[in-house]
Amino acid sequence: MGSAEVDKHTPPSDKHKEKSKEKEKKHDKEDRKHGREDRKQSKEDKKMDKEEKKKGKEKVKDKDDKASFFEVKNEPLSEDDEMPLASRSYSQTSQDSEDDDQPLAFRKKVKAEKPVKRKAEDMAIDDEEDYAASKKKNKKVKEEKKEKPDKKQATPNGASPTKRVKKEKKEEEETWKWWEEEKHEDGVKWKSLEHKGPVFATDYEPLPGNVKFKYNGKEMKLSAAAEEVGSFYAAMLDHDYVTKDVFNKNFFKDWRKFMTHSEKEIITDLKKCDFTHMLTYFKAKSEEKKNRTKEEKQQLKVENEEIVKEYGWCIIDGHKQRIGNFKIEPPGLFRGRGDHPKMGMVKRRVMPEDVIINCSKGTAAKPPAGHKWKEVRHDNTVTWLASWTENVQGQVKYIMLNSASRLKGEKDWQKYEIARQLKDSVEKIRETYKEDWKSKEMKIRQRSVALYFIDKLALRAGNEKDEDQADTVGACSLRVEHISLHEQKNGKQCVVVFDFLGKDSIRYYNEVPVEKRVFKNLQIFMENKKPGDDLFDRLNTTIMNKHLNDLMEGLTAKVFRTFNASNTLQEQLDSLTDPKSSVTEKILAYNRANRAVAILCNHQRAVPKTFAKSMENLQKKIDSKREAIEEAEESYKDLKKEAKKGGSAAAKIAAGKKEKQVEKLKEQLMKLEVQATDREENKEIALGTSKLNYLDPRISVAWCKKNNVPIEKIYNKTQRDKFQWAIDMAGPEFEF
DNA sequence: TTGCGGACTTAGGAACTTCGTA
DNA sequence: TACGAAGTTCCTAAGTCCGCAA
Repeated sequence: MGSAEVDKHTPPSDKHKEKSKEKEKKHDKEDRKHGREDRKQSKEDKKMDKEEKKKGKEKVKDKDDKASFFEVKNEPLSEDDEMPLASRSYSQTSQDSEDDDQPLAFRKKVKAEKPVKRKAEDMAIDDEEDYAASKKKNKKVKEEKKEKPDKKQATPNGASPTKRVKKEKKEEEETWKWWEEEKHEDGVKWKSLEHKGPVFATDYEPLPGNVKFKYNGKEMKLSAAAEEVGSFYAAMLDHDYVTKDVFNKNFFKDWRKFMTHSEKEIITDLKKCDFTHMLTYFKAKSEEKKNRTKEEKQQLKVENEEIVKEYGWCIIDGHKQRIGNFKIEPPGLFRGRGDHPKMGMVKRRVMPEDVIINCSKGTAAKPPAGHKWKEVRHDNTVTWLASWTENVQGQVKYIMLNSASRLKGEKDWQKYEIARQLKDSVEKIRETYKEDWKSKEMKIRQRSVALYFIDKLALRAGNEKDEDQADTVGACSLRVEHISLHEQKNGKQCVVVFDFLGKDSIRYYNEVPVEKRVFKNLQIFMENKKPGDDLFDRLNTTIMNKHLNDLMEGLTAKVFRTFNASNTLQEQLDSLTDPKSSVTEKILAYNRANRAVAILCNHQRAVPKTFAKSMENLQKKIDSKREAIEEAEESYKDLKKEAKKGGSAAAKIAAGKKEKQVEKLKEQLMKLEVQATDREENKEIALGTSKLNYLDPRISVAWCKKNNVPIEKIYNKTQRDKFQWAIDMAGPEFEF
């Protein structure tokens, strides 16, 4: 393909395509070389085959019978398969049957402006019918419950009947055993859904007259709109964000859109803006808030509870369920993470006219007075109750149910079931991708190496990203600059050093010894590429997931993370738990197992600001506890002597008491030491994410039951609510 | 067939609440 | 009772993945 032709498709301003063009030329060379390289490689492969066979005959023993399970497609390898796309006619693009093997960079796009679209849906089943059906079912469930009175519900304390009814009602909400009920048919998420709509952000309250904004040293009264947006910035003055150029630039550009004509003429430079008075005012207000009296705080709490009572719940299929986020996001400045090109842009106020309500027919909540909903929809194939499109990134935002709800719980349960299924197939899948390391097709080799990373390192899939998002990557989108290869490093061979930013721009750094064949493949993938080029130029997540789904129904890249996380927890718990140890020690073992998973999944957190100080305090406590033990032991010795000398009964009692005190102090010291170890090991690791999203709760529940550890020690109230299904169904014998 | 957008899960930090100790 | 630390909840950005329209 001539470059002139490329130019036709490549506006000079388009960075991606520019990059692609370079890649294209490079691939041309590269792939011609790959042709040679592949031949060279087959020799190399044979050599490695021999080595492998020597090393682990028993490992491959059952390979033959497994091979049929996940058959590698025996595609005839046409010359074109290995031919760089760049050397084919580019204009045919998608029509090209060989497009599969095209360096995928060509397909990258810069997001086009979204047209306003609307699905006309009306899929909800007739309300009356639904309600009748679901009520009938619920009645049955309730009756069953009546027969088996809950121990907790017995109120010997003589609670008033209304109180008791309330409590019973609450119990019922908490114990809807949806996991014992029949599932909805495929695609149907609910039969009836009723809610009060979202809560909107409070209106802007203009600043008091004495709070001044200054421009170029002079006081200036801002229009309401300009003041509101300016105050978003003022409130963030102490934050790291305002030290970033992109943030300031984006804010200022957007802020000007809210200014009057004359304000625009005057305010032309952000550096000349003085928001400090505004910030002082906000700080004083928040201080005021902190210093409210007990009564005021109580009053506020009651008011909030009222709001939750009215808007925080919905009735779905006849059951009352908590809504996760019933408040519409308030306006403010966009806080993109990492180097997000849109940070600082104004997130505008969402109005009822922006909001789509989803519910059963005839049950739509009224919009706030004087307003209309954008639309009322009755789509029971989705789980959201309301949605709107946010202005900064054009994404749809949703109001959805709480994680303790059936809708979320059922999905969660299903997720872990698929992960358990993978456990049964993973060995065969591993064999398959190891075979694929030798494939003649570059695309298959790349896929198999990427899958190896996903499996071994629990990397995320790595979807392609637009230019207007932070530059982060996952397995499929790794670039050459993100890895370095070392034949030898720290006494280990074939080491790959990963260094890239993953989700939320969290750094992933890992030095990993890999199999020789992977190492060789990586060398090939990197040949003649620039640091900014895709490592796997013939791969994306769609290709990967398509392949995975062929290997096992429902399998996607994400499942490996869930599987590896849960499997690690199970293994770690099995090896770290000493049945004879104390509950405190068992919990330390659990946290260590949890930590192993968090490390695997790279769940990091910033070191808490107060960490050093709190460690220091803890150390002081430990020291003084040691001193106390020494003293107690001394006096115990004396008392024992006295008692032995033929002391009084009182002396003997005193000695006995002291002995117990020493024991108690020692136990307290042990707890403090365990706490210190735990805290130190946890400094930069976030345990919550894996606990909430990756660890099959049945493993934890079974472990608690088996080891007599109260579940409250592992899961707090919210977590117990979320995992109620697992707590109910998993016995001590459960194995992931 | 594929690019795109919608739906949903996963994520870390901020804000708020509770707990423990002096 | 006050204060700081720890624990919990809230918030919303940033991922994954799938289905549908062009």
